[in-house]
Amino acid sequence: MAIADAGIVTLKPRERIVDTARDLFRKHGIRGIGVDTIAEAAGTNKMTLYRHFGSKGELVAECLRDVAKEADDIWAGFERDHPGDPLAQIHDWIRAGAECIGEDGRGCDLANVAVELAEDDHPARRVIEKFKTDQRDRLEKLCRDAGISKAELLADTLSLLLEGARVSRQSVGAKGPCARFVAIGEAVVSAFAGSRPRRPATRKKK
Amino acid sequence: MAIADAGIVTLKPRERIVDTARDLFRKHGIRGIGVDTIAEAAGTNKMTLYRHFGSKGELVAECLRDVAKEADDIWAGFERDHPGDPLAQIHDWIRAGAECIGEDGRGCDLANVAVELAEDDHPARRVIEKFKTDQRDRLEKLCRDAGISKAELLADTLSLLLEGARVSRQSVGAKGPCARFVAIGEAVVSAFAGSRPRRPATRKKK
DNA sequence: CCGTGTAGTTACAGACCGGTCACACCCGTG
DNA sequence: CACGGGTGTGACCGGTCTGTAACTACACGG
Repeated sequence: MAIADAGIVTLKPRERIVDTARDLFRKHGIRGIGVDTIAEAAGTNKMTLYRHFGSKGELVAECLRDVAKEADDIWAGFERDHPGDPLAQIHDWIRAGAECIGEDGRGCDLANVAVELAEDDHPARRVIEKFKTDQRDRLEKLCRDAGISKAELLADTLSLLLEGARVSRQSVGAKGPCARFVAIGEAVVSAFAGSRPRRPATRKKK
Repeated sequence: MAIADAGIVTLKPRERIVDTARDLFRKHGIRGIGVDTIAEAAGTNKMTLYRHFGSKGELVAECLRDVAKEADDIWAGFERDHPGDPLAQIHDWIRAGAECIGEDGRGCDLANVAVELAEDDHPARRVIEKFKTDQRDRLEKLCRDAGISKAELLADTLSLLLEGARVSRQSVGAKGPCARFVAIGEAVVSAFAGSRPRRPATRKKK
């Protein structure tokens, strides 16, 4: 875990494998790429890959955990940029979602794997379910902290909108309905929060 | 192999193949099932399959066209049940969407294939894009006919919500955000239509 | 020096894949 | 009866897949 040399230039095989696998899984899907290709692209070999991850499924799960960790960083950014202003953080969330949509053609790695892998005993499923539930719950907490009465409903609405936008992007492209994600999100939020007194920059007083 | 499961032996091989393929593709994904298994499950063989469909990709495309045809029937039902009442048809659409979500764990076949097949030259992609665009446009027309001013925005919103609900169902199950699809959809529609006089079809000249 | 752990290499197993081939068959029609 | 189109059969091709085994190379700390 704690590597003695903080500035290691050459990553260890394990990290190289996860990085490479994330990239290739994202591009080709789980079933669209083989472990041998991944290992080779990571500058190592299949044997080392299997020594670190017992199976391809475990590697997939590890990759998704890695993705989830990055999402945590994004959420930390919301809190850092607008501490104590949940409404502003919600708007940040919308903007961040739009950025994710615009990134590349592929949608959410977690959701993609959930769609691709029909088996319900896959090691990745636990990761996916936990991640998606966490995301929604964080959103709900944000809504409640913003003083929105129907916090759960708004959290569900925004969750579905983002999920839908990211998959719609893959079906009909960036010019489809996903292009209006920000406008829709903002409209929904203001519809829910509109009845409430709007305090943009001031600290929330309970 | 007992083919005569439900007396479908009367159907010609082509229809049996499409029916079976739709079922198995839906259950296991495109890459999760082989043409040989499909042919056998359809009570025929691989050679006959390839005589009707030049490739696995073409079979996938044909299956999706079949799905799209069924969707047409559902839309015809909206018009039949509430002729000249676009707002009621929108509510039908919401209810039909909820039924689709509740059907089984798997979401929209079209969207699933779009997610699973990263290649952009797959024969199914044309079908998917056309279908999804058509669905959205029909929805927009319904909204416009209902006298809703921001028809495109509502159509996009409802499209994203359904798409999101069906993929969310696959990630976190039926008790997740998708459970509130109807409530959310109704709320959104009434928010858009509420400001307008809700007199259907009297103004519209077609 | 030795012992140990990690990484690389080669080869292989066993299964499955999409797709093609030659050939036999059945059955309705002329 | 002959014919021809649609169908069934099994073998086969070349390739890819996950996962394992045996062995080697090397760095490290004692």
